[in-house]
Amino acid sequence: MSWTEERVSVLKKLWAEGHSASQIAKQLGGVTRNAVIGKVHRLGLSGRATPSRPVKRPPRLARPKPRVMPDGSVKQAAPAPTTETMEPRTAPERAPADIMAPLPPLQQADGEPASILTLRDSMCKWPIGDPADPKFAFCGRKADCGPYCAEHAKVAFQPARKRDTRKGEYDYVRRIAG
DNA sequence: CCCTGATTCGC
DNA sequence: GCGAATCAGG
Repeated sequence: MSWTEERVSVLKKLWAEGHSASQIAKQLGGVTRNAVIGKVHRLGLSGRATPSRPVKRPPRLARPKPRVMPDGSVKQAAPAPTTETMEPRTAPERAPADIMAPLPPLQQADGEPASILTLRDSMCKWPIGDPADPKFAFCGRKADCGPYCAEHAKVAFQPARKRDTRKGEYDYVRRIAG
């Protein structure tokens, strides 16, 4: 995708409304949040009303890590001749009471069927429905110790054989735990 | 771990 | 100009 005037105007609007870069990226589609942030900076409209995060950092120097190029070659970053020209910072320290930070939209909670876009690592990835179906979704409940929730884990990981020692284990636990 | 924006730099 | 990789932080 490219930054058409249409998409740029949407970006500007959503950014002005206080949406995060990732949210804007999802809404636009075809771009990552990095792309959105990059475009925001290029447009010069970064730095919204900072709610409570001054985020003052000294400028980072050259990236020290080597980079892997698409053809497989590895490039090392230049040693960066330590040109530390630190300018004396004078913080604006402005906090107008009439500028209110917009509330961030609610994130999707766990426990509801998740689409491929909203499915997170901590969610149960048990498929629900036909993958070809537009309504296809994943379980989305809390996944514990694996890719599935406790319920679906039982179905996914069938025990190889029946265990006939349950009563014995139960009695053992009774004896130990009281 | 989830998220946020900021920055650098090869393309 | 673009955006992935990375950083720094909540």
